[in-house]
Amino acid sequence: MTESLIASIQTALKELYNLTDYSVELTPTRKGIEGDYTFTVFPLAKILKKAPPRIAEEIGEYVAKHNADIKKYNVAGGFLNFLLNDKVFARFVKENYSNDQFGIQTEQQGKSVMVEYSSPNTNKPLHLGHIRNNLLGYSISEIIKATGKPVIKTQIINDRGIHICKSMLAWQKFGKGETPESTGMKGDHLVGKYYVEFDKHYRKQVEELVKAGMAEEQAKKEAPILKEAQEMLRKWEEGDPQIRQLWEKMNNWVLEGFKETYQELGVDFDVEYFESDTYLLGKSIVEEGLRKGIFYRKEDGSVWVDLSEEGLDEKLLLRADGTSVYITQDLGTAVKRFSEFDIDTLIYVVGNEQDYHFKVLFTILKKLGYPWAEKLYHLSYGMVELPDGKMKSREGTVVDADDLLKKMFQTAKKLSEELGKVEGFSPEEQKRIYNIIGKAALKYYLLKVDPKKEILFDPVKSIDFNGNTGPFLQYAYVRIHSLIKKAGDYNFEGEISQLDAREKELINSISQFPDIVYSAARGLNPAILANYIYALVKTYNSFYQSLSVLQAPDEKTKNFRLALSRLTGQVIKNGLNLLGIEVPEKM
RNA sequence: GGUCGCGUAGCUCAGCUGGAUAGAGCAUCUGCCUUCUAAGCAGACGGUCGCAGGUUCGAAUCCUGCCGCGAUCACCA
Repeated sequence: MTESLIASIQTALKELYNLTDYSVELTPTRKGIEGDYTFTVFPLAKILKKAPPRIAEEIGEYVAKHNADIKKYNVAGGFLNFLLNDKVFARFVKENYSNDQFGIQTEQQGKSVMVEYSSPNTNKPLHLGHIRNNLLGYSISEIIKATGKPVIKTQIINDRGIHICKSMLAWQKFGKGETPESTGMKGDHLVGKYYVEFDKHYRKQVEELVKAGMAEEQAKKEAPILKEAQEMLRKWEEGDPQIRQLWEKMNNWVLEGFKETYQELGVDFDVEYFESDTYLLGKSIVEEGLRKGIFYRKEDGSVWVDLSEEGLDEKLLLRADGTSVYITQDLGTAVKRFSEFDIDTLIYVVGNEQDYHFKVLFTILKKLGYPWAEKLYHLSYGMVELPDGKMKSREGTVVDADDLLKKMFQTAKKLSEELGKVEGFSPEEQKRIYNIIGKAALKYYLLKVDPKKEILFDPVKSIDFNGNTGPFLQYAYVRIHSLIKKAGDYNFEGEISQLDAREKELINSISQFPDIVYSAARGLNPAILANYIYALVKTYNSFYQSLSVLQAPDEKTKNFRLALSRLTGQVIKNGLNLLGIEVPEKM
């Protein structure tokens, strides 16, 4: 909506001062001052060596004279405030209100952006931390798509390693042949149960060894059950058929469980990688680095890279026995992805505990000379913590993803019933609505916070449904939907007698939506979008409360308000969809 | 100890690449449903933007130092 104003100011700068390359930025005019947009001229004072009010006056006069959109202007110090003609607002509404895709690029072109998220271990069910990861990953993917770039969503499933063997071993020893079918448990939960079981036995054994006089340090290494797990891992790597079979069976249980949870969460993936397929991949990269002299071999045969010039440490890349470590695998996977897909950038959605790891990874890839190494990003997010500290799956202090989703559904149900919102709806309809609302509460709760920040989650207090929440936003949409339905046919031709300040404020807010999507994408930050939608809804509610739509003073105003409402609803819906949040038609 | 991140109202958080008088929600209190869905609206209360300097016409925002909290510095992933 501001393009024409910006262009006029630019022309003014050129005509009046012969200034060409000045980037003009507008801010919304401060409340209580007459105007819609403000141009700040302080920076020009230095360039032009003139007093700010003088400059503001000159530009204001020029723009007002040449741009028919400007109703008036005023100068306050170095601030030049423009008041737009009402018809500019009306025109904006007219041009956009019937566009269902307002603010969204529906067609993608160019090279893809790959987003890696979730990447769970297959030894326990998903928890609240994974939910944050999943929502961030899914949401940022959708946001990037909305800016017109194709996105490939991916995950790497950590399906091998000692932690996997632990649950396998415990199941083998204590499981008595239990299966998801025989117990009615979700596969990931069943396997998780044995992961915890392993730890119980392990700790008991350590304790016993310590009692028998062994140093704790040593006991932790010598516990028989751990030795057994290590032996199992060795056999796995050898390809022992029995172990492999058990591994496949249990992994499939877990993966089935994950599938359900992902579906519940509404997230998906285009390509999946398994660590068991990729864990050896990095070795040739390491060879290459050795040849180029970027890496070096120690006497024991292990391979290292020295990153002290980059302000980092020395880092091991390959063990003395030739086996690969975590980062080896990541090196290989990155190279593989760039060779398999025509991707421009790769974004890793991983917790901030791995900040250092990714810094090292990116630095190594740059040193190796991969041109795309400059285009790797780590969307680092803070941990979800409980009032008494971190979640520990082994200690049973995790907030389980499936449990939490069920709980959200129950809360939505309870509240809806209390408020009498769902009377007369069919049971299926009711269920659908509880589902949509409960998930919105959870998703918005996690996404409205800046990803960098830690989230404190108190399981005792339930997630709110009032105030700055997902259901609040949905509610605004539902009321709009209901209005439109009641109104029936209407048509807005762009004519309107006079606008209320609240209407103008609303239109201003709506017009920012496309830019907001871009800045959320640029900043890899869905919270920008979430907070924007909230602000928009606040503005709309205020409008809705004080100005009647269906009882508007005249037909033109009514049609205008309907169009404006519809456009607002569209922004709410499109915006929430980018956060992975659905909107119901009624609630 | 080194590195990175965070510190804004009692609590949970906004405040975009510096702009005019720092904003929401929750909690507490006051009003508003015979008019479009009250999961709402209007208002009151609540702040030394961790502290100290610096840059600037202008700093919550940028820079430096300090304090506090967290993460990380594994032949774990």
